[in-house]
Amino acid sequence: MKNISKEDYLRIIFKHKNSDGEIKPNLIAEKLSVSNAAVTDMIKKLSHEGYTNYQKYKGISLTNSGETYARNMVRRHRIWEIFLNQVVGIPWDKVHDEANRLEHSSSDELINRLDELVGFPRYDPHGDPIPSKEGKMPKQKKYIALSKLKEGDSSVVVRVNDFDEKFLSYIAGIGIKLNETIKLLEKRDFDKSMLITIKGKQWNISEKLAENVFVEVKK
Amino acid sequence: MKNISKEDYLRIIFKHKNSDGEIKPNLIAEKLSVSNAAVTDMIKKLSHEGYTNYQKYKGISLTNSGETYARNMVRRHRIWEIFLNQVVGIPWDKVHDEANRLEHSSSDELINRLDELVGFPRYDPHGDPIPSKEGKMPKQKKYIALSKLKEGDSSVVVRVNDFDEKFLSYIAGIGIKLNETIKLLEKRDFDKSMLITIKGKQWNISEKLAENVFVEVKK
DNA sequence: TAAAAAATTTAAGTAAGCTTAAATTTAAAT
DNA sequence: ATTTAAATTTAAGCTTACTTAAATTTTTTA
Repeated sequence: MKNISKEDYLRIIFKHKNSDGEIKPNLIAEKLSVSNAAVTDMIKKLSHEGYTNYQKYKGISLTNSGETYARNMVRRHRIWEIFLNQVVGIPWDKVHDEANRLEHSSSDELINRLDELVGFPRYDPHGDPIPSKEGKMPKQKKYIALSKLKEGDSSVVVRVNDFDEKFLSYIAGIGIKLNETIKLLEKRDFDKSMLITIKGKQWNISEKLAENVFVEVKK
Repeated sequence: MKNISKEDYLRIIFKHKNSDGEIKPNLIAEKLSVSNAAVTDMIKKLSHEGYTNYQKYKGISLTNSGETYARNMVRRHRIWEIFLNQVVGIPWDKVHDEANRLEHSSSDELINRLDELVGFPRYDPHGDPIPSKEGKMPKQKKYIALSKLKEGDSSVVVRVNDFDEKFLSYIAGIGIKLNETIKLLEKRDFDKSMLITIKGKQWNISEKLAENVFVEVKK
């Protein structure tokens, strides 16, 4: 049996809420791999404890207190990621799962110390912003999905989605990483697959892949 | 509500079993701060899963499989301690509780990598031996409790008990640490308290304290 | 806009890891 | 060798975080 904790729910809500600050139970269930019923249950508890706003059949949102807690979980997660990558030397595509466990098992003092050790970075190894100790979010650079590039465009990788380690391993394998240059050679209309160049090598990538890599277009 | 896990039980059994490899439920309950009933319950489960040997009202012991698992938990715990101390810079008297949580949340690969980073040390910051990846236990140096010293003896600290952070903070405060020299000036018969010298300073310590610090007598 | 599909909630039930209280067994003390 | 005390086990019950199945509500589609 799984044992996803309240902290996981809060972090996932924070990460996937829409521009109105709301999220549907369905999405939480999917992200945490639990049933919808489990989500309903947990959201009731979180609301009771003042971390979420909830009305039956309506969207879920974080209260101020929930937002603060969740942001801190995001901080813990991303600081572990960058620490594991930079100090411990774990490849950037392998840090997510480890961080997922460690984030629940460390004191704020430890997190702050790790933050200091890596020099208070503003982004984690996937390009996601790291909230400061005071809860301030660094501005995310402007980016578009790789799938939105036009033929002939050159771009620089700014962020990648970290939802799946298999995906990360694959893109790491073809040389995609932060700050790497990607050029779009061809795009096929029938399946939206693309031919790209990375470090002089050409690769065919699917639309799905391209939707999860984010770039800044070079002028 | 607490949630001590099977891994905690195994580590505690390993650490506190007597020379016959046995431990009483009572001691486990005390070390984990749970009721005796909880221990009975858990030992039944562990025995069912093949980690412990158990017969009602008799001592508890680890099976081979339990021993291996437990030794690995000890390894995880002690490697986290030494890593937190040496790389992260947390004082040696403050690493125990943090390690207590982290030990359950890290993969063996991570632990092995941390081990490598700190140079495969053989002892943790309290002087306890760290099992190798292959499960080999470094020999513990010969030592006696500080309380067993004779007046006039000079000694070097080899190990301290890490059962209580308050205790560790206190002894750290008076300058006790691994490899530090301690000289016994006086011992009072009526309460077994002692007057000692550390780095030229004199301190009065209780018998209880002296029983939890272990030293090698200097010739 | 009515029917079908999807999402959400409720209900009932499970497993883990505890608790206290009572019953039983073992160990200690007279 | 009894009696008393301590340790251990059993019993009953609690909370957390799940599950599946059924009921309800919302959304989509024809």
